[in-house]
Amino acid sequence: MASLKDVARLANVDASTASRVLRGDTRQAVRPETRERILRAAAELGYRPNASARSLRTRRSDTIALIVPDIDNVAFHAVIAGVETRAAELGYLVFLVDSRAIRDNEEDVYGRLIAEGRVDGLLIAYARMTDPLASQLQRRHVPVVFVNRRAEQAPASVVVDDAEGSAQAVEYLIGLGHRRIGFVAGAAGTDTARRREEGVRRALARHGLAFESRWVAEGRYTEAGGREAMTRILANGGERPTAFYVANLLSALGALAVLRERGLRVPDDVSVVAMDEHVIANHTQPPLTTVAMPLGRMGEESVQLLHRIIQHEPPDHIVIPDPPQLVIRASTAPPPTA
Amino acid sequence: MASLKDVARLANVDASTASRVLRGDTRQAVRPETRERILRAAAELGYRPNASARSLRTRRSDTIALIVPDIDNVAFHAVIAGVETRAAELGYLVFLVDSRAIRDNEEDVYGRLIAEGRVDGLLIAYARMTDPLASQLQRRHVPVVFVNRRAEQAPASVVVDDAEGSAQAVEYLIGLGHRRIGFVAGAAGTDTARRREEGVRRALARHGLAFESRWVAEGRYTEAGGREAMTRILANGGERPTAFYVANLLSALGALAVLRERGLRVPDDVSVVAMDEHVIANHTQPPLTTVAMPLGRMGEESVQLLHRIIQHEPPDHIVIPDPPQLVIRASTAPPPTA
DNA sequence: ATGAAAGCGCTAACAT
DNA sequence: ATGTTAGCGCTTTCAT
Repeated sequence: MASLKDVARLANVDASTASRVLRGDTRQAVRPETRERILRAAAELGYRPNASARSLRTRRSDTIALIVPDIDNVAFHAVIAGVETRAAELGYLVFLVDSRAIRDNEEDVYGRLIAEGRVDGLLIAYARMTDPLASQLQRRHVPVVFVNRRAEQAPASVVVDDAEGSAQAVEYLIGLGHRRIGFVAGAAGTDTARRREEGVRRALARHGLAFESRWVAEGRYTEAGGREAMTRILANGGERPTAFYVANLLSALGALAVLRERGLRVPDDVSVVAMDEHVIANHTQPPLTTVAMPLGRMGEESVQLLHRIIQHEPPDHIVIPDPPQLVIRASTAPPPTA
Repeated sequence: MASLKDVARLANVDASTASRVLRGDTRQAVRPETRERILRAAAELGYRPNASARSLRTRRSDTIALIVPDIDNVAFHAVIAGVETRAAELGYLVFLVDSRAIRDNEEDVYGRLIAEGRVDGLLIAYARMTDPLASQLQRRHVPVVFVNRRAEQAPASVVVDDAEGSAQAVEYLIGLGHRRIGFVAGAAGTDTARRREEGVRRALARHGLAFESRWVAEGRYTEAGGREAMTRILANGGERPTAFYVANLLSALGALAVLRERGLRVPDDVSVVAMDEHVIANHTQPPLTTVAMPLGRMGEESVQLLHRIIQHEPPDHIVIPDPPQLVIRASTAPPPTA
């Protein structure tokens, strides 16, 4: 594997000159002919700068890490794609870290990535990162952007308008004529869950409807959680909701399954709308009405912001302005005319 | 950020001594008391060795890359999880590279990973990697393991028994009484598609049934491909199959949708079984019978093998012995009694 | 049992 | 316009 020295020797120049040319450093002029010789030599030898050597010297790795809660959560695929795209444009490589892999040794993984100097910054889309860790990162002045999460201690974040998306979903149900609306919420204690609930409350309030706690249960953003939440709500006595907003696609799968098992027909007896759009919503029983959030864009902007922070520009809190899109399928209809 | 020098100074020893102790080098003895001092100093300073410096010196990065075709393909989630698990055990960090991100500049990504010395080896689960690239890797003696793919030029590979899994699926259909069995195949030219087709042929032959090409179409491992394949097969005249084996879960979603649109009831009119198990199979319309392959195990063994190759042990070709498991749901039944 | 010294490949300040 | 030099932080051989 050719080194800079090899290139310099072949081009009959000093290594420092070769370095300048190959990096495209324009602050010092180089004779065009010399330039040519160096470029030719590098091409001939298939030269690539050694990342460790460069990184040791410059203290930059041109690498960032993206910490996601769980690759199984299909909602993150769009985020991942957006991150990869913009990262490639900006010249970063991306470590994709599934937080399942680090549950039991968070410290260790962050240690390896940050303290060992492997990455220039962190994109954290992991809602449950422990607070001690968060503040530790801050103390070390590690460039960090929280993705899809506003945190008090976080210096920088990029989120979509979860409240607005949720409000739209509920407004749609109300528009269909529903008055008793159930809510399968997100994972307690997470920021997205809070904001989605806020949207639900806002939409209900706008139409003079109450937020009934017996029609609300936590779905934890998982399929099993969705099952449990729906089971719990149906077990509560009194009138049952004629429609549900489920704060996450995976949970909606579980919720639909429970409705089916109970013999409740969707959408004839009960309507369901879920947050997060994905192909599989076309194939559920019945096909599921969803809210599509601008997640790809969120991923892109996250990288962009992290890049700026790495360059010592000031941090920021960004809300992606693109409006949520309701994707109407077969799981929603007017309430049964009792 | 504390360096080795800082630790050495605090412990009153030379950096080389500190290095030996902290790496756990046993070839040279160290007085227990000295050892203690060094360990204490390192802990106090929160010392972590700089990865670039170490890597520059040792020419190892303790990092590997996993190239997957497409994160959207849920079948890969289990592979990814297996890889992450074993990699963590062996002390590797993992670059997860989605091949969509590199479609247009394959060379560049591999260049950055390999030629710049960022990774010690490659796990390639990307069926369509171009051959020039494959042989280039070989020429450079890059440690490579092909995952879920046997390739002629590949020096090492780990696969599951795709033929056996496919044969089991078809045997199951035959056992239910089906005689006309359609096949939505994988992506042409990929090794898995070849092996899955082989399994289909084997099972059919075993029962004296013919492999009818008018009942076969390529599903390309995508949802859209599944739709097209099913559409094409149904368009062919003559008797239509009473059951289908679909070589991939995503394609099965598309295939099911087409059947539904044509008014064909599953499983009453047509049975469907798909390769690849995933939660969403519980939620399709109807819930889908699948074949679960030992994909997590395949991921684990791939890392293990790559690790051995990095250590200069001989390469190998491994077939994961765990038998495929049929997961029977509601999409399969005996053929209609015409 | 410990230390001295060299060097991995690169960049950047400085000298010519 | 180009070269000299020093050093990033670590490992490893050799010397004591």
